[in-house]
Amino acid sequence: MAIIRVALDVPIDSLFDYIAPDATPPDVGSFVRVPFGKKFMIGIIMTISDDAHVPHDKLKQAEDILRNIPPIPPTLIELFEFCSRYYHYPIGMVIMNGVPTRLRSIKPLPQRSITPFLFRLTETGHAIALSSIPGRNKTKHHLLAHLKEVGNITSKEAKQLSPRAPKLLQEFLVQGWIEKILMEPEFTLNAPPILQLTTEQITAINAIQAEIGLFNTWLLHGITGSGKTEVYLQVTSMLLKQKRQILILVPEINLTPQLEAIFRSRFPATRLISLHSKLNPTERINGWLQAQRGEASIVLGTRLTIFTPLPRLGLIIVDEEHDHSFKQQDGLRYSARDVAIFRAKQANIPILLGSATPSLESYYNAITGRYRWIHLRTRAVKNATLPVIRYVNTRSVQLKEGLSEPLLVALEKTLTQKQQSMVFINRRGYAPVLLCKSCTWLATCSRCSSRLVVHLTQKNLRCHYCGHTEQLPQACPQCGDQDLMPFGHGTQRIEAALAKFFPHARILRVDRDNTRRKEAWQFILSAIHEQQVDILVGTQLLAKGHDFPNLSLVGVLNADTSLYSIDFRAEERLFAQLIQVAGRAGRAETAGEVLIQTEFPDHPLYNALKHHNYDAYAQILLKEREITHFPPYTYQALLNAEAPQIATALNFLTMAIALIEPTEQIEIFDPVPAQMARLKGLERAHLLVQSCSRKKLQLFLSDWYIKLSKIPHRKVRWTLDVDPLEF
DNA sequence: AGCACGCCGACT
DNA sequence: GTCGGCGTGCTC
Repeated sequence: MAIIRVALDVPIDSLFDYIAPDATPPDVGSFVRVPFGKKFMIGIIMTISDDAHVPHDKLKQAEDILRNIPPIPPTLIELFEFCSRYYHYPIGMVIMNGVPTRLRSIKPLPQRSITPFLFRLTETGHAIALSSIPGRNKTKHHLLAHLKEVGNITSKEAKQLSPRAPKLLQEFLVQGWIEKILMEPEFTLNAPPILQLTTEQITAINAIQAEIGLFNTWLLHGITGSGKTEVYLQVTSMLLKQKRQILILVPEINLTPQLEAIFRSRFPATRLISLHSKLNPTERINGWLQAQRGEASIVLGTRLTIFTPLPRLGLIIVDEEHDHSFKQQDGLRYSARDVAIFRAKQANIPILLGSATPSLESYYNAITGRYRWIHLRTRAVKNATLPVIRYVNTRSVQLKEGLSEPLLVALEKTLTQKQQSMVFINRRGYAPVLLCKSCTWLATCSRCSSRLVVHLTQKNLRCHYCGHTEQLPQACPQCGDQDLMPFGHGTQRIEAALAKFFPHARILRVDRDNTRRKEAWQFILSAIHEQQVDILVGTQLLAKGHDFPNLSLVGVLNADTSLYSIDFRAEERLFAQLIQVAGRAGRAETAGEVLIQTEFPDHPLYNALKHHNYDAYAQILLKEREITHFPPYTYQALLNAEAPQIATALNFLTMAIALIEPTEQIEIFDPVPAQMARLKGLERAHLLVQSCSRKKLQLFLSDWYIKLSKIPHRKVRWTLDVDPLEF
């Protein structure tokens, strides 16, 4: 009797055995409906065998193997297994995390594919006499007549002919009268490149082309405007010609429409689908199925897209590879970029990691030869020069509402020249602190160890960590004094200040608070492009990847906060961010200027930034990391614990340490409260483990994970975070 | 994760 | 006496 082992979406790192009399080897990877406890669940068949791992009296019978859903291909199962092993997360939860939600529910699938097919009459079909179809069967008669006349019919045409026609086509297909052809793009129709390629781009493309069928991680390290996208397009074109699929990962949803538009216009005849969190379940499942059946040739999306089944996968592109959004911060804490590298290796195909500011991990791999390094140092846009970067020392200059005189002068000048400016401040809201002048009370969140941010647009106080909102108090809740003062600056306050200084300027604020709605971002972008805006005020949303052709001045406020941070990656992040922001200025013919307000104009970071020298600063940071034994010189894992009481969490971590036998090359740090010690009403602490050997660390974690699973939880929720980015 | 079983306090 | 609190343990 056949026993199937099923992966289920439960936090238990094991598979569950069921009796399935009708299961056969091709059912591996299939979705299956099984009884579990009191209810039914959808799972994935991992293996089929003759014997169970549990006593037979425990076995239940699987209810239904869902053969109408295509099974998950073996290579994708392998990818899931790798994630489960590497991130120490239950296999069932890994799989269910990676599969569209609709497939997890019991609801039936949308039956008809929305992608067009061509049905062509076969020899067998030709041989069928039209007179053999009874005249009363009108549609069938019509359909065959059409096929005999034209030779083929598209699924769309058939549907127009009669609503019954698609079903008849299936019938014809079974009888071998017709064959189903995917309407493959005519590759020759693709528009030729518009730009003249730079020598660097040509060298890059040739290098990749020479090894197009092999696994290689290419770090495409190109300054803003150097034409990385053109390299993506050229390599994509090569693989499309080989009828391979291309997977493109972007860090966040706002960047999908832009890249999507570029790829669509370059490959107008190629089917491209875009997968991101704003799709509804039906749209997502349709996209997933098109990718799965090999109908979509280009699949573009955010991190979850890395788990899309792609039978003809030939290339992976990870754009802005340094971006932290590729790392999931809850549940399965995977890095889509790292999983992508595994997937490329597994499929023996090239992967392109593109960035103007590579992560130090990738940069290190490039300079040590593990990755192939392609450096694009010149701008592809004709005459475009890099912006001039100037610093305003805020220790020696008086600020007016957070803005310095030189910045105000520059803004004025840009306004009169009818050019656009951007003021970048990475802090939303009006003011980050609300404080009482007479008793030192300040507004804090009741559930988090954070300060509440003043939002004047909605007249409330908000916690940016848990979302808690409360009314803006009229008086100090502690002493009753009415003199409450907003302290510090956020986007809203800067917006207000600019409106005061430049009453005739058209000012637009861009932050998460006003880009929530689906269409908001498109609206803002078109407003900017149509020059309906003079001054943009915004957070890092503005820094990422967008092209603002008329922007010539960028002002940066409050950048210093990350300079002397406890997070060892904060500087790297700030540097990347500033390079990105600076890259916004003067992309077209106008030379740009960047003005940065800082207390530390002599900091090495600012020095390197001034000369647009990523490499120099990366070398400095790498040296520091080497001395302090931090990544990329070591590999880390973080054991997080959260509990109602901090002592409970710390206790758990102490117990976790007690489980460890002294292991060579594994360094265990002391348990410490997290940066945000209290979050959403829970106290959090963590424990860092690191090793100079990834393999040793993995072996250790596997063993530790099993032991951790066995100790009683007692109000503690814990998670392992492999290669953590945030602490 | 759900869900049931189970053993202790304050209630119609 | 019971209703319900959430601690513990199991799910093929």
